[in-house]
Amino acid sequence: MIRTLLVEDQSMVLGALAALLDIEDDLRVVATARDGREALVMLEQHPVDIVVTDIEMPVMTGLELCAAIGRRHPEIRVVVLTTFARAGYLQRATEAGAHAYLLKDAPARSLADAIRSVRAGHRVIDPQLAAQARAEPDPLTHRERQVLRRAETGATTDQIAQALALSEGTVRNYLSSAIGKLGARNRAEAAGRARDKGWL
Amino acid sequence: MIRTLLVEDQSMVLGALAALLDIEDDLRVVATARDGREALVMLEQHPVDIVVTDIEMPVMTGLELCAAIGRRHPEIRVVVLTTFARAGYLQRATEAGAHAYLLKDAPARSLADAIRSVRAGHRVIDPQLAAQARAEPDPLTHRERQVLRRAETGATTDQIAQALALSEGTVRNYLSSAIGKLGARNRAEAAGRARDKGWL
DNA sequence: GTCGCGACATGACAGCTGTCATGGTCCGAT
DNA sequence: ATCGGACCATGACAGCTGTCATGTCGCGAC
Repeated sequence: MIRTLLVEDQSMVLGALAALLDIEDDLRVVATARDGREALVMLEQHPVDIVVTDIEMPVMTGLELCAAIGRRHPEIRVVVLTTFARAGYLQRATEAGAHAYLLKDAPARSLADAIRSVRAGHRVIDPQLAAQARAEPDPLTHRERQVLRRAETGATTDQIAQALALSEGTVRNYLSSAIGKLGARNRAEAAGRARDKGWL
Repeated sequence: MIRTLLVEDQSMVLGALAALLDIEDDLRVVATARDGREALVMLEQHPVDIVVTDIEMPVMTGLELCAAIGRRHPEIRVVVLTTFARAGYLQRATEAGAHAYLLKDAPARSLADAIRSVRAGHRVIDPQLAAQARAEPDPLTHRERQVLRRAETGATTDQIAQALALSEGTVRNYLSSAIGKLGARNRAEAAGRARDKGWL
């Protein structure tokens, strides 16, 4: 019996995924959580073999949870289940120690299959996405990412400068560099491309 | 036995929702579809009482599907199931003839409950979201929405002008007007606010 | 010790953005 | 017939954006 913790911030999707897995004879959803922090609490209370987690959640993201599990419960394996086929997310999931990276776009039965594979010691990662992640590493520096993230929301260069304790000219330099690296024509386009690739 | 068609572009979520509903004795998922167009084909082949549909799907959105069902199958009732608590989406769902507007953030069992309520002739819409939709109608004109949508992707005013067969000055006027209506400081912020409210 | 990169900064300049004033046309409501 | 709003346009101007040159500092690799 593979004991599984499900982590997903949308209650209905969480309940539905639990219903999907409960159909399987050899799998049992022993607990659920709506964010990474709640998940860590559940792990203190329930013996678990596999954690299935979404990425984008409030309080604590799935990737932060994955890293924390790697530190505190190295015997537990993590399946990341997300909407986004983004190489950058896969890079970060892999770095965080994930054993599988699954898309919600995959057939329903692939979730149970992936859980069994991971339990048996395999990694489950789409080879095409893995190749893309290798072919195109994140070109942004830490600061470029930070200023681009704020620019994406419409913050002006002056606002970004104040928020990050930088001069306005420095912010413009970072933005200009990021725009160039992404082959964009302005900050909006650059942010869109970075987000699409999971670099933001 | 309430016969239900499920429409959702993510296969795994589709399968999970089907598993969730199949637990109920009085509900049956008679077909599934991954976009609006496929759904209409299913409706020609299966007698259905209720359609449960996501909004954001390729090929044909859930709202377009809803409008088409209202025209072609007025006896079928539509439950919109979405991630977004956006008053603008609710407005458009209501205009398209939806009988329920549910969030994926609601408890899992509320989906079956909503299907039963709608089957019994009731509407299921969060009163708070409904009030918000009434209190804050979409302030954007059609053209303002069009130029803002393109600006959101990083298109320059010149590009938008060419794409929409307008002069650049006209585009700037529309953008400026939209920015003012949304109380934003630039196009990026305006687009973010409009999108958050479901007006884009 | 040297080199390269990231981080940070200043300054200059061209071009884009956003605002504003002004004005015309079309169409539906009154 | 009149009015108001949406749509469309031109022009002027202030300020923001993006590029580029130049430079310093810290740090890790060699």
